[in-house]
Amino acid sequence: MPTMKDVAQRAGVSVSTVSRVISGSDRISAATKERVRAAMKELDFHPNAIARSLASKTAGTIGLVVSRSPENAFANSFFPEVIRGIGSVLSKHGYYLLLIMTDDPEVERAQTLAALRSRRVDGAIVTSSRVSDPLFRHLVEEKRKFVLIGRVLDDLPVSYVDNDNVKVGYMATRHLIEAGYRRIAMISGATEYVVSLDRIEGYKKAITEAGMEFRKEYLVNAGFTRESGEDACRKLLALEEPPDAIFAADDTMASGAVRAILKSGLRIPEDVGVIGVNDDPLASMMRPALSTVRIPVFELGVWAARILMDLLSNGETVPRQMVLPGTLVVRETSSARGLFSA
Amino acid sequence: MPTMKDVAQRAGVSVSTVSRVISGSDRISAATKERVRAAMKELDFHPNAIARSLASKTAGTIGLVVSRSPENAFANSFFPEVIRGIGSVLSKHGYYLLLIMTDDPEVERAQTLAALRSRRVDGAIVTSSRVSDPLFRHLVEEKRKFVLIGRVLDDLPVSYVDNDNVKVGYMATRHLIEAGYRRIAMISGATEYVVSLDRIEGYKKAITEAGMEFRKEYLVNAGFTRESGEDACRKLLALEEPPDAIFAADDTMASGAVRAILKSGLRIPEDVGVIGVNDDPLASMMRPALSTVRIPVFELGVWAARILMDLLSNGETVPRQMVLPGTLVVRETSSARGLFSA
DNA sequence: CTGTTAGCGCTTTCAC
DNA sequence: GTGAAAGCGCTAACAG
Repeated sequence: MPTMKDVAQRAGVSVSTVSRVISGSDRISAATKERVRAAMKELDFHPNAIARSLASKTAGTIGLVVSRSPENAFANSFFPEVIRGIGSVLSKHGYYLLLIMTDDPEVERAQTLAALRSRRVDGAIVTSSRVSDPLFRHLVEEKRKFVLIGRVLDDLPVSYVDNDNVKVGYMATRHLIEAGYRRIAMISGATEYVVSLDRIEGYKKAITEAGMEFRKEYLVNAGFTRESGEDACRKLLALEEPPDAIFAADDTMASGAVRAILKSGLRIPEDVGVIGVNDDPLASMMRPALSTVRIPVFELGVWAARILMDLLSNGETVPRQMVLPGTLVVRETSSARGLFSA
Repeated sequence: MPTMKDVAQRAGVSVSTVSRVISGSDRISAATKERVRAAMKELDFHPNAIARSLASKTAGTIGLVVSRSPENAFANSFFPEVIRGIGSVLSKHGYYLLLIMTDDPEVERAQTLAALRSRRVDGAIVTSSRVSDPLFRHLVEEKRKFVLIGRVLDDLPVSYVDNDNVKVGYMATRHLIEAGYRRIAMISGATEYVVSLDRIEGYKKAITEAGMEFRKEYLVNAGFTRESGEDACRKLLALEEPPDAIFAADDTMASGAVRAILKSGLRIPEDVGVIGVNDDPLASMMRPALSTVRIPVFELGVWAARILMDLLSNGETVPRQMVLPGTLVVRETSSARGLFSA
């Protein structure tokens, strides 16, 4: 592999000159620039990114930490989309993406910290939202550059981009109310996630705001899987006064709920309405097609990356927060009284 | 940030000693090892991965190239699984994963080559299988270390791990035949992919082997999307003598086919049988649940990574190929004559 | 077992 | 506009 030295010799200049034409310095005569370019081509020279990093003290890489605990099967549809979003901005800045993803949260935390501390990455985007994750405290204390997709409950000075989950819960529930349902239950995700807490809050808000009574037995927690959604729904249907509509905090769980309802012989949306969250591809493929609140995953990625780029370049230090809205998508599972049709 | 030099001073040793304890050399007294460890801890020292890479001439990172052309929406379920597989072996070897993924195949190729040439990654795993992709020729000519998930048609000396797609096509078709169907059509993916070609071959083999006649009009190409599957199926159903079973080369297309069939008023599996490929989560969630041939995606990732690790460590030079079998998963869409039940 | 000494390939003052 | 020289932080012979 030829080095800059080789190129310099061949072009009859010094290495610093070669370095300059590579980095696009303007204080270089067009002639030498040409000569150097030619030499690089002839030698098939490609600058060594590692050496460049060492000298310039920037890795040119950012880390993406994807929480992938077993419950997070839902991450499947989320994952490629955030990456697309992130990638779309990183590539403009010439950054690479290092992926950190393990089944074990401990390992994940260790790897994230290690990647940052070893200077392998300049910063990180973390997708997670556990109610209390020691990772963030470490990150903040060590003054690492990072952006969270989700949000933290503690008032740590953290930059994040999140979707407005309280509103998401509110919109979904409100839609069911407007569609004419009256006994609305919620199947929430594990409460160790902030996102779950937020959506529950939105649900409660819509319920009480509509003058309905919040019933404890109408709120059940489940994992993010289809099976747990089905189980949860079955329990709800077995109540003395079963709900006539179900808001599941995730499409996958919603699909489980749909199954439970159908199995029990009830009709959707006539007897029971259902709405999920995400607008997973699954939602439109199901029969009946699932109403849902669409989350702008691609955009979450875009903004997380943009903010991180700012943190890295402008040396920005004030944390920046950003909240993106969801969009109601009405399909077939939620139009009991024909008020809506999709 | 403290460096090795700082640690060395504090521990009263030389930098090479520090280096040795870091790399776990055995020719080191327990005492000094302790002393150095203590110094590292006190200074909160973390070795600089970039510097280490420069000196040792290995990046400690491998690239994963994920083809994500628009047609490849199906990559959604594929993607996280391969990564899990790859990650499970990389982490054992202390390697990191750099993700290369763009919508534009040109850019993708450029980035892949750049990452390798700039020594940012030691090797790469490429998921793609276009019939003729110039990338592979380059990779081979430049003697890059890489493993393909999929396979190439040209006889380039390439290491790859693939699933046995001819067999997959054969199994699916054969199953339909055994289930009692007689007019079996195939909806294939775009023929620019080797995988499509292979599955078609398997389909033809099963057809002719069963003494049936291969009918041109029963083989239609589609993209990998649901819509294109639905369109393709509609065309098939409009034939003078429509098929009584459909083998779709992918679950997503199969779901489209199912929709077209149901819309046309036919029953599944009584009137028309359907089988897909992949065992996408979608397959088990659909109603009727989709019969399919399961592809061992996680394992593909595992083996690709293992082979790459060998290439990198043993300096292995002989390309290694590996072919993994699929598994028939019979569900509800393919048991016309009650021969099968799932 | 441990220290000395060269680099790894590039960036970046600081001169001219 | 261009060159010389001093690192960036670590590894890896080579001595001893």
